[in-house]
Amino acid sequence: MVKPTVHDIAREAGVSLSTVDRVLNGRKDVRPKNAERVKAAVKKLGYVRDTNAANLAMQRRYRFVFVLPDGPNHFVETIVAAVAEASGTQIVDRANVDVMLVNAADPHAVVDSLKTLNLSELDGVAIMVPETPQVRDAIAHIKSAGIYVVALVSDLPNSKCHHFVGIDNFSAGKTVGALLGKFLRNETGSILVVTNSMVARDSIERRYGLDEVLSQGSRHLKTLPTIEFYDDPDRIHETLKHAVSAHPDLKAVYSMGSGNAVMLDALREYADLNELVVIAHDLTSVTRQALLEAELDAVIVQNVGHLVRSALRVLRAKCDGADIFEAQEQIRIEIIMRENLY
Amino acid sequence: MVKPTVHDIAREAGVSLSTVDRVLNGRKDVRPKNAERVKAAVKKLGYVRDTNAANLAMQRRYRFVFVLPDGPNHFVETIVAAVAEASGTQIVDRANVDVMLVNAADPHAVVDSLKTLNLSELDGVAIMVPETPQVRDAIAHIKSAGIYVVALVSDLPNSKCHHFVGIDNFSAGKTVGALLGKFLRNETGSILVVTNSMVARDSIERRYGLDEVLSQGSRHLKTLPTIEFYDDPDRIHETLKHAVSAHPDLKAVYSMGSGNAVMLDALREYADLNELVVIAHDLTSVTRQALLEAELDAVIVQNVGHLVRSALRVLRAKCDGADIFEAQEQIRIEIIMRENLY
DNA sequence: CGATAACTGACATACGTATGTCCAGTCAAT
DNA sequence: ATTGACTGGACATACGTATGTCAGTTATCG
Repeated sequence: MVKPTVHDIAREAGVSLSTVDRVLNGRKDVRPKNAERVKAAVKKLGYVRDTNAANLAMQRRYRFVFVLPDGPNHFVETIVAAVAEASGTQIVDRANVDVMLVNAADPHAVVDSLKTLNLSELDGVAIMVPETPQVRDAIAHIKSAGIYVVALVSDLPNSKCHHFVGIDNFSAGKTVGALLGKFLRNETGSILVVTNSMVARDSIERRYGLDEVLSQGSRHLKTLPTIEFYDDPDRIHETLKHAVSAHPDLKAVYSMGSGNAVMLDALREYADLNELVVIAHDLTSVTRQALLEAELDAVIVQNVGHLVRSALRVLRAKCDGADIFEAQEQIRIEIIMRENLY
Repeated sequence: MVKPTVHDIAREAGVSLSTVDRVLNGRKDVRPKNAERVKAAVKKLGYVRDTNAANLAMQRRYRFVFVLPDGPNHFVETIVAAVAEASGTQIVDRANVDVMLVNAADPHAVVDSLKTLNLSELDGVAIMVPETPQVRDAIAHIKSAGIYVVALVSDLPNSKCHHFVGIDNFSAGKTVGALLGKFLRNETGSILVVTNSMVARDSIERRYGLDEVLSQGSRHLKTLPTIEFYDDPDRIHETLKHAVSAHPDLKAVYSMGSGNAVMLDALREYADLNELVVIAHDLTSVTRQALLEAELDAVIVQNVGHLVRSALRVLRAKCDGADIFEAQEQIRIEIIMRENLY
């Protein structure tokens, strides 16, 4: 009934504690026959290492770093805040968690920053940058030092990270498509799709998802080509002004990325936000306010607290060689309106 | 930099380890003056007890019980499954978690069941039953035995539980109202509201929320009086048949409670599910299937895995005298459509 | 066969906390 | 001055694991 200990294993296997320890911790100087007996005993008794006791004995500390894009990004700010909030709670028990901001727009700058990580004093990294060949190589280097790497928010499929923590952006796009289809169920018109840049995987995937749903179920709605902002306020104003006047049948705007503050400014100026259906991503001070003002109809959210805690739990599990409780680590695509805002 | 231990406290306070222990664990035989010095040292050094080490020393086991309504309820089944799934993970580390099913419809049966709990071998209870005076008294009795009690899914405001784990049902109702308003933004008609019973707090609160939003923002939509099913299939069929024919302008159905399987059967028979907007609560095999078939437009979900883990974490924190990480324990009102189904 | 290498076990110490025993000191009341 | 109640300290043991030392036992090879 009670959990077996190493002592039980030793007794069951008919060997000494030392031998059990040698097997369990992959040390040498143990005969294959005895190793087998220990493994069999472990399996038979269902032994699982008491990580707490082990950590206590080793005075273990986990050292994790979040690598996040620098710059005026409200979403990243919320992540940083979530990391800070998680610190001092049970989550970061026995862990030092740092945040490193990198210039994500410049692959070389990213790599240079990653090189400053002291790999000998690190257990895990949660990384949120666009994947480039340089970044991929840098990650391979980090991994080769025995450090666990999880991709955060946008996946790094070619970097073979140990885990991805974030939402499925294709499904997120589909969700927006479905929402727009239902919000505009009997209406005809066009939908403006904007983002900062289509080089980020998230935006590409979201756009695919959107089109897939709308092209199937909502033929009466026409999605316009994606407009890219490149973080340029003037450009935002200019392109939106043009788009609004060029499409008098405009019914909705879908903002796939950041830059919502300026975008909303422009829309207030050139269109009627009460008539337009507007959907954006990520809960920030800007989108929160816009929801309350009913300027945004819905926001697609990945809970940043969950994101951060999940990354930390996953890194920890990897370090402990434990397995991951998938159901808990699944980041959900939340639809937030004014009424279920939190 | 490193966490202070009891030894540091003893040194700082100029007393022995024994005295520190006496103060920390509220034992007697310690002069107020010394107690003060210890407390001051604790505060000065920022000492926090290492729960893991303490649990190890005490060979502590937490014993928790989930008290859930019996009967053919798909939602409860998902909770039971979530409890089972959480078992064997880090969450239930050092904890025994049991499930007790009670006949929630009968307050006396509930109380009788609660009386069978062995209070001397219990640390915490998560309870999901309607609040009645009898239940309230039974909970008071449990609490007086030093056992922590959290309300699950529906709050027990008069029982003064140590915590409530669940969504704000008033906001959930408002969310549905907002969704219906947006789904039917330019349409006029009536909305059918159904539930199993309006004695459950959840349904009452959801209905209030719904009406508040619709009466303010969507005057063109008329909400009909709530129909109660009382778990009676025949009644469901009969009342729905009548409602559909009596309201040719019926545009939407909002199912606030359980019994969705039979309800959908009836609607298939008497109405056109493709034309009707239908929103229900809770992700079960039934609602999941109906979402995939596009018979349901949206489901309002409280993630049961989160619910269960949250209850366990909260109970544990209470037992440890630790404080609760509110951001993590906030159960979100999720809007699930076919596209963001998980 | 003997030397050497590979293996094994007994034992000790440590991590931070809980808890018990035992002894010594303090202080007021007798 | 003695008693006894109260207070405090020193010390030991334990929880489950990690890790080191050291002596002793096998196996292997020339």
